[in-house]
Amino acid sequence: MAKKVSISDVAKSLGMSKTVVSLVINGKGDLHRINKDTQQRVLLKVTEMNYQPNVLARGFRTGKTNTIGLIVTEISNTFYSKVASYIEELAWQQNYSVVICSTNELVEKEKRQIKLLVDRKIDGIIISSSQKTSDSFDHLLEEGIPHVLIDRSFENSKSPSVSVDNFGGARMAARHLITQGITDIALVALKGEHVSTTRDRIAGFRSSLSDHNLSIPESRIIHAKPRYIHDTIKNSLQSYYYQNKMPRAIFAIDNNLTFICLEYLQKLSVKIPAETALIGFDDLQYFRYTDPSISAIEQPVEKIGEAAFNLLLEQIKDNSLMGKQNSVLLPVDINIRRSSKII
Amino acid sequence: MAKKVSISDVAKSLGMSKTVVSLVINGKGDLHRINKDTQQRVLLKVTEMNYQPNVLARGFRTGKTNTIGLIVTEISNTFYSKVASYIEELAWQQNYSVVICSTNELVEKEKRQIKLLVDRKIDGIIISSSQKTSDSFDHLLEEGIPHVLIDRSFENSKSPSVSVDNFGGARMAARHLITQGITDIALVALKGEHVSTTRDRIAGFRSSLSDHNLSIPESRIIHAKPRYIHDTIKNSLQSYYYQNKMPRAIFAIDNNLTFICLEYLQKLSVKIPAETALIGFDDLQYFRYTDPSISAIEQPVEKIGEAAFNLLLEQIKDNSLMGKQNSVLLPVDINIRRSSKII
DNA sequence: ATGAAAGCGCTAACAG
DNA sequence: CTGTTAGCGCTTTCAT
Repeated sequence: MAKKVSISDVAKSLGMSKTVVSLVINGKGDLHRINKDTQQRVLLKVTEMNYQPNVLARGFRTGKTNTIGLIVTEISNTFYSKVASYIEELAWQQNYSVVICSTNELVEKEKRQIKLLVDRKIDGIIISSSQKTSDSFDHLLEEGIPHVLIDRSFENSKSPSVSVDNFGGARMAARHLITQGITDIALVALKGEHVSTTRDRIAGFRSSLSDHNLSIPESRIIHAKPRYIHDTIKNSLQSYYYQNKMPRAIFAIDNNLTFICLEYLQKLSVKIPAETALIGFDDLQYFRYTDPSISAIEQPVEKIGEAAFNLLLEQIKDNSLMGKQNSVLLPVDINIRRSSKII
Repeated sequence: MAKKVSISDVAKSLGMSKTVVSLVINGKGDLHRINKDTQQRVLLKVTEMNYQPNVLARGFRTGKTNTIGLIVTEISNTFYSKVASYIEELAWQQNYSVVICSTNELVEKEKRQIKLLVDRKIDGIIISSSQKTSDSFDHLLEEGIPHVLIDRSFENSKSPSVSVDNFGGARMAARHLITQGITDIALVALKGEHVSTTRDRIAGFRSSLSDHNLSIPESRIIHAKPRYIHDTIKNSLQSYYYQNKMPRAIFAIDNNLTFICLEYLQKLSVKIPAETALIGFDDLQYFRYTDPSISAIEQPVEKIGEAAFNLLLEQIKDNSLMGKQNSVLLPVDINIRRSSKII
């Protein structure tokens, strides 16, 4: 373990003060009108001695760590891992590292993770929150900690968010089913109507139905708790099936739920779409090749990552922007495939 | 931005020295035989004043950050995002955060990421490396920086690794094809035979073939560069197709390549498995439901994450273990599905 | 059993 | 233009 050379070592061997060295290596040489010549000498010595600034000491001193936090509900969900991938890439280009946290939809875990990140003095947070209120984020706002909400957002929150048109997307899905004459539709969602995506997707779906004087009875809504998704969907579908009450179509509001619906419909040998059509929110590359291929609303994943990171970077660079940025709402597309095409 | 209360604030308001407070909050009270009573008072005051130790200052002082780094080639690949998810969960339970880096198979990026993590004084690194030699890791070993290689490993390296039986898994795949009478097989791999997984999977496959006096000619090996995977596979398959030389089966050595093969085979309307069978290394939940369902070698993803984190934690807790741990080799399974079942 | 004090490596007032 | 100096908040000898 080679002993580290510190800034004083460099200064000493150069016969200068730490200040000069510090200024030069931080690119503030010109700003402080330090001799071009001196600067050269410093830089030279630095490489010569292979001086590596102690990042921790610097962070401790400046409060900046060049690290951002990314909190998502489940990093192994393709949607989030893709978003994470884009964010990681952009961050890397700007010299930021990304700390990733997975909350498993647990509010307590999320809160502790936020606290941890703040304690660690990360420069900003991008988060897909499971919380019911925006309190945590109002707090961050007060404390001046840059952050951006993604995917899910809060009403009346000044924290900027990047989301997609969940309402509109769900309407597209509904319309697509309705125009094919389908009226008896079940809706599969994660429990928790406080989650904006869930709420908006359900609301959008309902709004389109109601445009056609249709509605979804409570019995047609499957609310799965995060930890019991499989069981809930399995049981609900089975009970429909054995009571001879399979819905004519199912709209599942995320990629995971959609896929699980496919699984259990297949296990029950329900013919898709002939007996029950299926459409989901959030498309996966795999949906194109399943049997039958699955219709889904496609989210602009790359743009979400991009917009979120840019908003965050803006705040980091200019703290006065906090609470003043506009939220971003991105459009979605519908990919109609065999699982929902009746005609 | 509420001003932070520091350890001196606590000490002052308690009329004690920082030392006592520090010792107590770090659980070293008993060790230093500090009055039970004093300890109580400190703890009380700490919560009362809502004292939050400055993690950065502590890290700066101790060189410990309670953070580990996870470097993978592509976090959006389900295999890695699952591994990441398990590691994140275990780390969380042990009070560690995880910094995730994606290398896109770029050796330079990987090296810079390692350096960055080391500079940041992360406590350890779990890495799936794209490098040709173990130099970087020999280095880490010398510097006493805990690390574990996952997925890919190096021969003659003292760095512990967690990998699966790639050789054996590939043999299973080959055997499965061969016993069905298939002899003309193409192999699809990422370019870079220095990558142990690629090497071992190819070697295993070949070894099984040669057991049956079979072999794979160069023309049947598709080596795709990371950035041109789609094009390479598309072109190769097209050229086979138009020359009327489709192989009787394809073995693709990772989940991504496998899926892409499926895509282009379908686009060329090649019947799977009737005309060309397909089997891949690394199973995905989706493979069960594609059309046709895809056969694949299944890796124990959870165990990989678990073993890697445990090995790392051991090193972190006991530095003297470095370079002395045994590597872990995990078994794989074969899931035979329709894509490769001819009989 | 507790305290004083040094110092980790760095940055940023402030002097000169 | 460059140097001196004072901490940032914490841990950790070393005294007492």
